[in-house]
Amino acid sequence: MTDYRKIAALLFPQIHKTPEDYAAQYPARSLPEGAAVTRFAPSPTGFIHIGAVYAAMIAQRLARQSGGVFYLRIEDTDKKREVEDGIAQIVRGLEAFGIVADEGFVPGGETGAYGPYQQSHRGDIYQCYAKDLVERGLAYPCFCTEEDLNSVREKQEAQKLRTGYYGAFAHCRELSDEEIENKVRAKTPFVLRLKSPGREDRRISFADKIKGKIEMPENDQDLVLLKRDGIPTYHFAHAVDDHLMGTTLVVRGDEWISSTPIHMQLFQALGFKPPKYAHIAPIMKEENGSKRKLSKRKDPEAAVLYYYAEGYPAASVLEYLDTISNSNFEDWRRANPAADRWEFPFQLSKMSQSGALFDLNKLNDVSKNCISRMTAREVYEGIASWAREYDPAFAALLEKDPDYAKAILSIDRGGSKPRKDLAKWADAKAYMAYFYQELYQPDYTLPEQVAPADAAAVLAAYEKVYDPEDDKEAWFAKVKALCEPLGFSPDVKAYKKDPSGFKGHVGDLSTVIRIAVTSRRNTPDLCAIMGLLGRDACFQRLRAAKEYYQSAGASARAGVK
RNA sequence: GGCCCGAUGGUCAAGCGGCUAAGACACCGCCCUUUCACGGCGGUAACACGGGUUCGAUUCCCGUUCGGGUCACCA
Repeated sequence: MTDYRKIAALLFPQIHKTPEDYAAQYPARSLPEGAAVTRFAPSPTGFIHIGAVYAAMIAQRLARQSGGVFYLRIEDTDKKREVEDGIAQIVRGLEAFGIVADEGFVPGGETGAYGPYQQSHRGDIYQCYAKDLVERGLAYPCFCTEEDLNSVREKQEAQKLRTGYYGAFAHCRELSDEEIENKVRAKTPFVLRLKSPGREDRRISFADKIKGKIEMPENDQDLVLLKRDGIPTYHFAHAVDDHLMGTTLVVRGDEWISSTPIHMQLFQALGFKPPKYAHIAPIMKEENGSKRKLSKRKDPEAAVLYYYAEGYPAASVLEYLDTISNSNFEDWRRANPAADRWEFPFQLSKMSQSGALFDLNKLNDVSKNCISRMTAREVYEGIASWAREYDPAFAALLEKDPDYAKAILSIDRGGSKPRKDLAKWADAKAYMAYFYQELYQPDYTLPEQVAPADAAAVLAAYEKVYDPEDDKEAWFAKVKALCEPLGFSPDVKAYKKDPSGFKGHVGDLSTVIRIAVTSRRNTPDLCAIMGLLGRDACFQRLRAAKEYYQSAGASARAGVK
C-alpha cells in the first residue's frame, strides 16, 4: 500500500504551505456579475509578435467591456528560450499600442494583489500544489531518462501504437515506495507526472467561445507537471495560475485547442473550476500559394517593430486588427467616424473560426483613413517622432520650423472629404519633399502633349501675373486668363469635345506651373502650396524652370535642323 | 499517421432551408475636377467536390479533397 503522504514529504521536504494557505492568500475577486478577468501571458522570448498584440488587444477589450480586469503575466518557465530584457520588451511593445494592463506587469514594474505575475517567482506555489497532488495519489515521480523514453517510443512506433507515456507504458506509475525512496535518496533526477485518470476511449467536450462545441478524446497521457529542475510545465502553471489569479476567460491562440483536454483534466484534479476558453485563429501569411501562420523567424511583418519602423501609427494597426477581429467593425467605423474604438461593441462570437491572411492593402487603406482623421498637429507629431528615430535629418528639417510643417500638413485636411495621401509616417518625406529646398530635386519632365517651348512661354507669361497675395479664386482666374493668348483652352470640357485648334487645356497649363514649382505632376492645391513656399522661392523656381525649357526648346530646334 | 478545427470572389467577409448570394480592400471603367487626392456611379470576380435529407440546399447530415493546428522535461 503506497503511502502518498510519505512520498510527498520525501519529494517536497521544504514545502509546508498547503493549498488552503494559498486559497486564503488569493481570495476570489469581487467583481460585478459578468465581469471577465482576462490575461495576456507571453514568454519573454524576444520581440512581440503581431499575433500577440492581436490576442492581448482582444483580451483587454473583453475585460474592459465587461468591467473586469486584464492582467499581464510572464510565463518564463523555459530559461533556454528566454531573452535578455524580454519582459521590458513585452511591456514596451504593448505600451506602444496603447495596451497597458490593469494588473501584473505594467510600464515601470509589477502591480496587483494576485502576484507574483512572473512564473519563475512562483516556484513554491507550484510545488505546493504538486505536493498536494502527490498526497492525493494523483501525481508521482518519474525517473525515466530520455533514453528510456525514446526506447518506449520506438517500441510504440514499431507496433503502430500511440506514442507517449500512458497506461502500461507509464512504468514509473508502478514504482514501490521503497524504490522511490531509494532513488530519491540517491539523488536520481526525476520529473513529476500526473497520474492521468483519463481514458482514450472516452470523450470530453467543452464550449469554446469562438469555435463552439469541441469534442475530443480524454487525455490519458501522464503529463509532466514539474520538470527535472522543479519548474512547472506550461500546462500545470496555467491551471495553478489562472485559478489563483481568478482568470475567468482565457484568450489564447488556437494552437492550444488540442491541449485543452489536458487542461480540463488538470483543473479537475486540482479541484479548480476551469475558466472559459476563447481560442483565436492566428493571422496567416501567404507564401507560394499556401497559407501559413505568420512566423516570428521568417516574416519581418510578424514583428510589431516592423510596423513601428515603417511608420504605421499604432492606432492604424489597432484598427486594422479590429477589422480582422470583428467583421462588422468597419461598418461601425463608417457610422461612427469620430468615435473611440473602445466604444465598439466587440463580440467574441463574431470572430472568425479560421485564420485570416494578413492584408497589407487593407492595412494601408485603414491607415490612410486613420491618418486622414487626425489633426495636422497629430500628424506632425507622428511624423516627427518617427523621423527622430528613423530619419534624423528629416526630423531636424521638420523641427526647424514646426509651424511650416504643420501648415503643409494642413492643406486640404479636415472637412468631409479629407485627403488620404499618407498610409504611414514614412510616406511623409516624399509627400513633403518639394516644400524643402534641402530635399527638393528639380525634375522638369513635361507631359507628352506639352512642348518645352510652350512650357517656357507659359512660365514667362505667368511670371508676369503671379501675385503671392492672390487667393485661390484670383489665382486660378489668372491661370485661366493665360490660356487663350497662349493657345490653350480655358475650358476643359470644350477642349475635350473638340481639341483641334488648341495646344491643350487649362489643366495642361496649370500642370506646367505645377511642375515648375514642385517638380510634380500631381499635388494638392497649388495655390496653397505656392502660398507656403513664399514669393521668393516661387519666382526662383518659376524662372529656373523657364530657363530650362528655353534652352531645351532651343536645343530641340537645333536638333531638328 | 492519430486527434482536432476549418472551407462563400485575389484578400477580409455577410449569410444561419426559398436572396437577382450583402459589404470592404485590391483591380478596371465612367463622372466630378486646373493635377492628384477625396467623393459619386458602375464593372470583372465566389458558395471545393460527390452523395444524401427536403417540395427546395451556400445553409442540415455523411464521405472525399484541400488548407490549418497539434501530438516535448517549449510555450
